[in-house]
Amino acid sequence: MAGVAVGTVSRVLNDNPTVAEPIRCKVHEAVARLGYQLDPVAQSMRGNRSRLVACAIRDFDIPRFGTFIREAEQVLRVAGYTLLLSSTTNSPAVEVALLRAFESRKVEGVMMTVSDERNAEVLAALARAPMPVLAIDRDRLPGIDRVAADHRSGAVAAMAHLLELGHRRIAMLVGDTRAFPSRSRVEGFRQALAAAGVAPQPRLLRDRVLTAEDAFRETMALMNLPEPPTAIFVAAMDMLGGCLRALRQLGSQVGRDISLVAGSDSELAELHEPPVTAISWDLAAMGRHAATMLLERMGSAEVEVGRSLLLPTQLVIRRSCRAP
Amino acid sequence: MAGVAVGTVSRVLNDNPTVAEPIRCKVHEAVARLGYQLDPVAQSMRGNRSRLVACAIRDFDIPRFGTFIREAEQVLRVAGYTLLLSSTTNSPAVEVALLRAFESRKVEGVMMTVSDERNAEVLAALARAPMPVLAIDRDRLPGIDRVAADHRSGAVAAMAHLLELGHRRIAMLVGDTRAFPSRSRVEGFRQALAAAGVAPQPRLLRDRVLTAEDAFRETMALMNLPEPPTAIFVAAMDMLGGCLRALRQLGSQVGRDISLVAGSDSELAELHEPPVTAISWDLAAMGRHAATMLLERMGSAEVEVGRSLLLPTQLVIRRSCRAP
DNA sequence: GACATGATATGAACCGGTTCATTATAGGGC
DNA sequence: GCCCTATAATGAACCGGTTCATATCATGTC
Repeated sequence: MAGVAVGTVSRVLNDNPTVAEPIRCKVHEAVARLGYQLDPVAQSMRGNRSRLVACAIRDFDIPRFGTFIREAEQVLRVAGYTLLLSSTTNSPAVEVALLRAFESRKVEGVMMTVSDERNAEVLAALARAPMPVLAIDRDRLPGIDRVAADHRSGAVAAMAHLLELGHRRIAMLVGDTRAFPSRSRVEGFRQALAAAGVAPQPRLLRDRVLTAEDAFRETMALMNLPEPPTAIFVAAMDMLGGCLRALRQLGSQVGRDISLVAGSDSELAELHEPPVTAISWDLAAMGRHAATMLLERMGSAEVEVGRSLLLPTQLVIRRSCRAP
Repeated sequence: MAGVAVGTVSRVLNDNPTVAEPIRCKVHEAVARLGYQLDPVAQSMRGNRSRLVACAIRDFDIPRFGTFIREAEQVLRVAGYTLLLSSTTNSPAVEVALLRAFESRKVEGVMMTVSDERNAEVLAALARAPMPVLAIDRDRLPGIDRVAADHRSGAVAAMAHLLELGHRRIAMLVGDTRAFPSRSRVEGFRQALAAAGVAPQPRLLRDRVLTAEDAFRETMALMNLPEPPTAIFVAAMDMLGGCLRALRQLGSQVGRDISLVAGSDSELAELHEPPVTAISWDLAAMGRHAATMLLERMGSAEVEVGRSLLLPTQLVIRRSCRAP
């Protein structure tokens, strides 16, 4: 329709400078009249521009993680990318398979949460991946950018708060320590105890708390100890519900019989009676930064690899803690 | 490597019956040895099998909607499909654009929530779409399958509960009535009032409550009325938080000064003090059914179009309501 | 006026499969 | 022994772009 070769059209639409203004105009006009648009599938065939970015996380059901995805998707959409979503179900095998699937779909960038940062197969798959990968809330990994929250400082602040109130038997419910968030929370927990000269009691530290049921069971077990804790740091992502359910069933009142700090903030923590002191960070900013950093890495090879952004956490003090 | 033509390899891998057993074996062996796998991009080029299913919803941040996505994704993954996610930001223009983008990516099936079921452009785009579309929690639309919850019956049950306790000034906070959930909740609200012979008061029905801030503001306004309601039906998806925040600020105690029913269940409703009576339905089943129905439609043209699955809702009675 | 130069447009190969018309082969019927 | 048919494998066109070597042409230089 514009009376030019297909290659010329391709160059016009890709803003290739080697095409003169009059022809450029004619092509744009024809494109507008035909409502013509490039086929992304064909584009990813010869060229390698699929305009696809993948995000793989443990489970979409993690509350408030939707905020992360919403913001990341928005940044990506504005940049002309489409988001591919998969859940890893916390399995290294699935993670490796997903990376292969993303590669075969010519995905241009990946953001993900690896379930086990020490797993050799996953690390090998990450090193092999031809597209940049950004780790979400994970430790620094060689050659990989990351965006994470400073859970260690958050845990230190939470523990300092409890220790200052006079607590000495402080229990902790935490998730899988093979991943960064739980690992750094435990670090913060130990660091704060050490700084206060309090000997840590192994039986008060419960890890691998992954579901609400786990949290319920472990809270029950803790409170039935001969010397039950006077405070609980529910550090695992969104396990507050299970813990509160157990305390309610035991007739133990939060803020009077037991002090409580949540490792991540939620509407539940805010609106519970009494409101629960919690560690908070900006998930929306996390999503925006993750998408932005990934796009930057995708856009130019000059950006140095292995960038790390550690978002600050803050302790929101409410009414769930008092002196034992 | 197998000493056959590329076309033959293609036929073997697509289980085309016109290839003899010995050759079939040789090809499979070579495939295994080379770790060869078909390129989905090339497949979607000539053939039309992108193995992509898209899901577009208003906002990923809707709590518990992650459950829907998790289950749907699982069903799709098992069937060999990858999920493409986009948010519509509740804008018809974005919805139309997304349908076009999905088409150009040769997406094989779409599940989505249209923001306005009467919008002519969106309806036209849906009719034009070459791939099957399934509506999530929306009304029956011509030629489109749907999976929805029975919000009308849920609202009737909630209202019957309040009316039976003796409430007559019952307020309702509801979302956008251009979409099925809010519209059917209002229907149920009116139907229950009519059945009880109670005249509806327009000022007690607040629609377009879309954000937590809206819910906060409308609750404030309602309680400052000369004759404030004795009960509130917080029908909008997850606006319970905003409403509770307002009541707390007003010093109005739930279950004593004001009765409350939530239109959708949540951990907040369950663990609030007092726990909030709520309408509940199975979002996990909804996700599974949506994915399954869509796959069935994609798989065979014989499945009749316009199938409708209405999931039951149930009223979970807790301790947020008493006689006025 | 011949020739090198730079700027533009073209044509064709290419990406990795799918699909179909065509050919080669084997088997069966008369 | 010949023809017909069914079956199995092949080769090439095709999908819709991208990319690069090549062709064309106007301009500048000596």
